[in-house]
Amino acid sequence: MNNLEKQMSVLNPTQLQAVTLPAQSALVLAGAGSGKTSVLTTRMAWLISTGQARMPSILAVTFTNKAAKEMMTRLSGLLPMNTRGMWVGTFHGLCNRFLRAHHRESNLPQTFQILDTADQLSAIKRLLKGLQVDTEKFIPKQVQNFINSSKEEGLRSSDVEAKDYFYKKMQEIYAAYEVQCQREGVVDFSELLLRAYEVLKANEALRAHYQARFSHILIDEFQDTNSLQYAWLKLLASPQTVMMAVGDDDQSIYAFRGAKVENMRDFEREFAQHNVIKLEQNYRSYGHILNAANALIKQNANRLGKNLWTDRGHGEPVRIYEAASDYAESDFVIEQIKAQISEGAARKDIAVLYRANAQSRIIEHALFNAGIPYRVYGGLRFFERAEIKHALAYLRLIDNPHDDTSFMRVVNFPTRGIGTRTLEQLQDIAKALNSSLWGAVQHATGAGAAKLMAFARMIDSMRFDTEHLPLSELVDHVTTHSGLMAHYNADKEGADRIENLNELVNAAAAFTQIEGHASDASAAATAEDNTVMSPLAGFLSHAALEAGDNQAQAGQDAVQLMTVHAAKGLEFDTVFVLGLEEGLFPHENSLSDEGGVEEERRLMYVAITRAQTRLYMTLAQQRMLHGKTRYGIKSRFLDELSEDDLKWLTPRVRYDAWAATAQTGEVETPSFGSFKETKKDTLGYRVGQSVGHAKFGDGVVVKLEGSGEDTRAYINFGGKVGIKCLALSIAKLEVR
DNA sequence: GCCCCAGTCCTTTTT
DNA sequence: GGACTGGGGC
Repeated sequence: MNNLEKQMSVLNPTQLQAVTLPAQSALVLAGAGSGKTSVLTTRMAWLISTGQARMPSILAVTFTNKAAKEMMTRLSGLLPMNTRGMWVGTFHGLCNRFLRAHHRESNLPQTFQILDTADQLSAIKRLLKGLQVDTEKFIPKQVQNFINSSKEEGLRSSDVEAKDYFYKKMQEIYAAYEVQCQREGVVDFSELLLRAYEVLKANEALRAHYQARFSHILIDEFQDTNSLQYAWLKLLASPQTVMMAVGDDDQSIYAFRGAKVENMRDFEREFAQHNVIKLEQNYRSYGHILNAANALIKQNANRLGKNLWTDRGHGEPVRIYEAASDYAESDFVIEQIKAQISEGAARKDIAVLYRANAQSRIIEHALFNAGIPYRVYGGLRFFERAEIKHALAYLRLIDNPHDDTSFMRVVNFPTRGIGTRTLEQLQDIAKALNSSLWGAVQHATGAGAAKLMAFARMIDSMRFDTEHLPLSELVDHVTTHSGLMAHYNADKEGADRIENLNELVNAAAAFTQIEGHASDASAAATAEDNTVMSPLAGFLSHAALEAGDNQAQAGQDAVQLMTVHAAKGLEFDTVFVLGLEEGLFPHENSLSDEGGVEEERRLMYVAITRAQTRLYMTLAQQRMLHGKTRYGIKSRFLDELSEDDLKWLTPRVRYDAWAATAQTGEVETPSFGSFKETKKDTLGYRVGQSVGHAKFGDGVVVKLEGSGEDTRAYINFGGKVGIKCLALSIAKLEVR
């Protein structure tokens, strides 16, 4: 038996159905832990080995480089051939490749540079300054959002509706931004997609060519696609193309960045009316965990509908712990982690998940004090570090000197006496000549002109001197001759940065070795794919499109700390989910968004389904947030879990549950010592809780009287107002 | 050009 | 509470 046959023999009937589906488009609803990636990769291998598709005629799209790599790795394990010829990659990676190959049709210089989010923001700031826009009113970040979300809807500045003055101005800025990018030969992330879409749409011959080429298109994590991505996929598909979209609407947690779950419904209608395959058997978690997840997600309306099951048995109940404070919460977690480790659990199999990054600090602190190694995901990634971005800016100027963002970044770094005034003058000249800053240098006059010329000569000579050097030597040459190395050498705290610059040289060497003459994972072997992209251009694309690992000390046996978002797609033996409080999870900012709570619920669903064996969910009655103490109420999501699958480790929450039923007189009131006094239903309010009142301002509940609709609260609003007694069913209080 | 201080913000994030 | 930014002073 070969590897593919082996793999196919372990699939369940539904998985096998998806893998061996005849030439028809299908939507695969793949629940958490249901073997989604296996299905996708086995399908591709099966298509090829049965001769139903040739490698170059398969297109497989993912969202992250990690997923693309994983797919390629698994595929190579299944097929004994070189999988180079396939188009497997991220949306952005594939569009980049497409635009390089068709740069003329795309009206782009072949050496166009890719702006990452930070580059884009600084380009926008520079633009706003030049346009003399009031940045108090038109906040750069907002402008960036506006531009990106417009592009993700497929809208150019001319397509944007200018309802009022504000949008009219936004439209103007967007238009100026388009001109600026075009002049500089730079492209932001959403532009990669939009431009590829537009070129394909406008150019019939090109479209026909690609449609004829791709007989099969497979899309991973389809619930995360935005409108533009789906539109792009549709352009690539001819009526004969076999599409397979794999996704899970219950795990759609990126609506905030433009993802449209609705695409799944549309896809079903447009391509897969008769082929919706549900993968519902979960191979990851025990029964109680899965039941809890199912009970929670059932609260969402508008689901495509799916129920996970397992044959692994119930396992352990989900443990809930209500701590007095955020400190007590982390103490509890540490205690449990210690116990698990002493029972032989590996640290790397334990994950601590939270809604917001700010929550990590306190738990990190506790882990540190306990001497438990841990690893935090998120934060600065390799290619985002300042010194790396500086080095890349020099490299980009070698490739395309009209990239003003890069120019501005390093024209005076390390400092070479080119001050603000000189640069302002240069910007004026550039504006007058409608040229890039680089183009304006030779027209510069005054005190700084000579220094600017020297800078330009330096870039030119770096380009000349490195012309025939291999990539890693080129990078090495630039880090030295730019003065970056010397600069950081002189800095007593520059050692890390020097190390990173050296690491960049290594990364360049590794890039050359792995990629050969081709580029990223989306590389392809046919003639049209062998774009004449220089190794430098390839490396720069790679740096922009794959910012590198954002996890410190990989491979080490350490407890894993990350946001729930970051945990998507991962699994751990033991999972702690922290901060199950209203306002935190669900996050208060999500409550006002349409569909916000449902997305938060899906996020909680993702959190729960990460756990294989043990799941803890914790909350704190009191938590420090934004430098203020907040008194939280337990999250509504806890109430939505099925009680039979839970085990309350703290009396107070169970006590609340009983208090509600105690009113009906069905349950004997248990005694829990000091908790006795607060057993009444007080509409969810508690002594010590922070509230807000429209007239009286911020206050704290100091005493509660009555119960149910008759609950009255004495609230201390401080200052002149003092203590007020308010009927809680009448007073409009804002819970903080 | 650099440093310090005050003011601001604060959900999630990949490309 | 803390990280980051921008402005002002030296």
